Amino acid sequence: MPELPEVETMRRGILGIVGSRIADVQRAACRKRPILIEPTMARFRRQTTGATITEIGRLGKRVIVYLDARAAMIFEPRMTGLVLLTEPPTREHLRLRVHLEGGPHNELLYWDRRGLGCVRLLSLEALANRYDDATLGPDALVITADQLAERLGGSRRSIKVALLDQRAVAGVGNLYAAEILHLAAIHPERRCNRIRRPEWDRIHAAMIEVLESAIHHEGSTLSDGTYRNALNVAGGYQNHHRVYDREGKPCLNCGAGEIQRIVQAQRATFFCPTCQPRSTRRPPRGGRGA
DNA sequence: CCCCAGTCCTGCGGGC
DNA sequence: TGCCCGCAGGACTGGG
Repeated sequence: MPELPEVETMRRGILGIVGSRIADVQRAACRKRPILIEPTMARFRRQTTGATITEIGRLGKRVIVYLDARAAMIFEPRMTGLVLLTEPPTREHLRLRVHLEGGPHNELLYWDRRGLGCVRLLSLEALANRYDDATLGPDALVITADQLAERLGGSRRSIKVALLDQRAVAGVGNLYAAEILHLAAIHPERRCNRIRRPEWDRIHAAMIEVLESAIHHEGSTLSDGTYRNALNVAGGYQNHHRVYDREGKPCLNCGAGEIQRIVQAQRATFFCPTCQPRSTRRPPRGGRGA
């Protein structure tokens, strides 16, 4: 479930390890099926031990830890992965332990309950090749409205499904796609090639607003409680969701509509049929802060 | 080329 | 009360 705001919160949470040296790396004593570590655990360990952490970045929904400005460790949490500086939620699902020295923190941990995530070590060249513009679109916080309209506008797919395509724009997942389209007052089943320019501007503005607000609140921790920041503290944006997981509840914008749940590309979509009509006519919007 | 369905995985909640 | 099935949706792959 970690999307851009959660991964950005993870990134900011571990900025304190810049300048630290990697003393050792080991698989944690996790009896589950091991997560994917590239290229191999042995090479990963050999090629990271002794390196100094120079920068912490983010590529879409991945945390990037740069080493001596030559290589990078990529943490890809997928559904339930966490990057932590403190004790994990459970010992059972701890996957990787990076021992640190010369800084304020003793270790960087990768924890993953379902184990769908992975950790990679790549040279900067390999990193650039793997995540080129065709594979991973511009970051959702960096892309312009022009680029968004250009990259998605020719598609016959629905806008909700297209926003999840990381090749078009990087960082948006299922939860935030629903929130973005609600704020933009766009029906999730609208086809991209029927969306007009002013509407792309609205989608773009809503994307920035929703994602920045979610970062401000340190991401969304859903009812399963999985997501935590680097210090194992829950986020707060779940208290600001307007449509996600609110099926049957009144719309917080118009007060009249009931939030509906549909399935698109095998994923749940939540929207307000009053605020997000199929027609292109923009509905009147109620108080934003309500 | 574009898009969808199936796959990985675990924990949980609903239904019986 | 207890068990079992289905669902959650990241990225990726195979096929229509």
